[in-house]
Amino acid sequence: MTRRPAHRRPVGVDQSGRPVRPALTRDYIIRTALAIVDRDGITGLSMRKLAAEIGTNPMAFYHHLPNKAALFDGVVEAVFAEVDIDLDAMGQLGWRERVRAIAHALRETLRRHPHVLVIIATRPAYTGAVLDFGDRALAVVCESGFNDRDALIVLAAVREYTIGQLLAEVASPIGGPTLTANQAMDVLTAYPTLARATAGGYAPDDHYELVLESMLDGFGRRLRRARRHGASG
Amino acid sequence: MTRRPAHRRPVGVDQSGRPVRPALTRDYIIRTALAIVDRDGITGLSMRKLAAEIGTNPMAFYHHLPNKAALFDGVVEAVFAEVDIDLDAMGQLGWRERVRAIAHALRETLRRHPHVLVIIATRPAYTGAVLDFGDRALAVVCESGFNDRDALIVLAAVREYTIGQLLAEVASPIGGPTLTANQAMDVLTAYPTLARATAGGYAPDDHYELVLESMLDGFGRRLRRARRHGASG
DNA sequence: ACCTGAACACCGTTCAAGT
DNA sequence: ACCTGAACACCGTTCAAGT
Repeated sequence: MTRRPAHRRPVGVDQSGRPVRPALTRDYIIRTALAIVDRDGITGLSMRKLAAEIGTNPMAFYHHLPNKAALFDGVVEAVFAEVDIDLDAMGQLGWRERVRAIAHALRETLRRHPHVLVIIATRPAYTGAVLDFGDRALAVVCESGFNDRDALIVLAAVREYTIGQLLAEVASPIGGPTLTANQAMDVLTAYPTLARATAGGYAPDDHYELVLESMLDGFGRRLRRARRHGASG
Repeated sequence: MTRRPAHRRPVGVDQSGRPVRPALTRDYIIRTALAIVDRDGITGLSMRKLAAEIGTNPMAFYHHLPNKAALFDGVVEAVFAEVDIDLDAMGQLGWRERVRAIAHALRETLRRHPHVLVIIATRPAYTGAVLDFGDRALAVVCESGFNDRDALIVLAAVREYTIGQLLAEVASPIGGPTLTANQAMDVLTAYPTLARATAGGYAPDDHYELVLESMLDGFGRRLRRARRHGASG
């Protein structure tokens, strides 16, 4: 036990007392907050724990962010900044491939941050990276022959379904968990139809693909019908 | 100032000391909790505020519920108990009408409890009313010619999209709001495509109908194709 | 301009004590 | 069996004071 207890030397200072962490900036605060949420869930993020992790005083944050809500907005923005829509690769693709690529890019990013999902699902977050994503996705789909209104509806539907599906698949429950998965299985035996339907197991990725393709089928049919009647284009 | 200050006479007792509120039961606690969430949002619900509202000690709840997570589960259950699937009216309907009726029943109920949405979206809540809804919905769809697996996928998709859509439409942001709607409009001017597409206004009910019908189109097509090849039925 | 410590008004929950 | 009060270990944020 030659190692000193952690609280004897703050995280941000090395053995000779020199600061060892980046300057306290909005960006650094938010990146650390996202790391904490990814690791410990949403209840693991408090101004005080964040300060302990960084090695500073909780009050120092209020010179870079107005309040905790702004911290949440920053975390949402950091996640959306990771969504990778390759604009160059879109050149040869039709609307359907474009929407599919956007849907998958979004889902893969959100899937990497399951604990952030709740925040994303409920916070409008009109911040740079989020609007950037919306604007670029919209431009990409419009270029393939959709009008603004139809493109917005299709993209909103895809985003809403993707978030709803991921929430059901991987979200951490607000207010903490109750039943374990095993207990849930026991309860299921009282519901014959439900038990029978879920007996075959659960393949969320396959389900997502099937539903996404069905939605695209449906939109395509509607689009063709509208074009035949000259209402859209 | 003849009126006594409120704290001198507990809420649950009248002037002559007779109890004036229902007995403290799990059911009464949960109904009151739902009313508070509907009125004040999720942050308005604390064990202490709930106790003040009912006129009892916060600790009294722990004889009826293990913890706050169980209170949340109860609230979710209370909302699902309101979903009205009229089994008798289903007799004459095909699968498409049945799924549509279930979707609308679910959406109308959830829409009445916008602040509960986040909890519903993230808590599995394997409790009576929730599983009852799932089991009945599944039975209703299976009766119209779907196999278990397909019915489950279609209903899960409808539930997930419905929740995702409502979250975007009416949810209260986790962590508190930041921008007002007006500030958001100002920000939008920096994003030309997005600004153009959203200029026509936002009609969530119409969008929902359009997307739901498109999904049903897509599922129907897939179902017919599968039947033609004899894989489903 | 940036950081700090003390303080305020909250939380959920445990525990020992009451009836 | 059911309820209570005090206490513990937390919260976000304000405010006056420091550099």
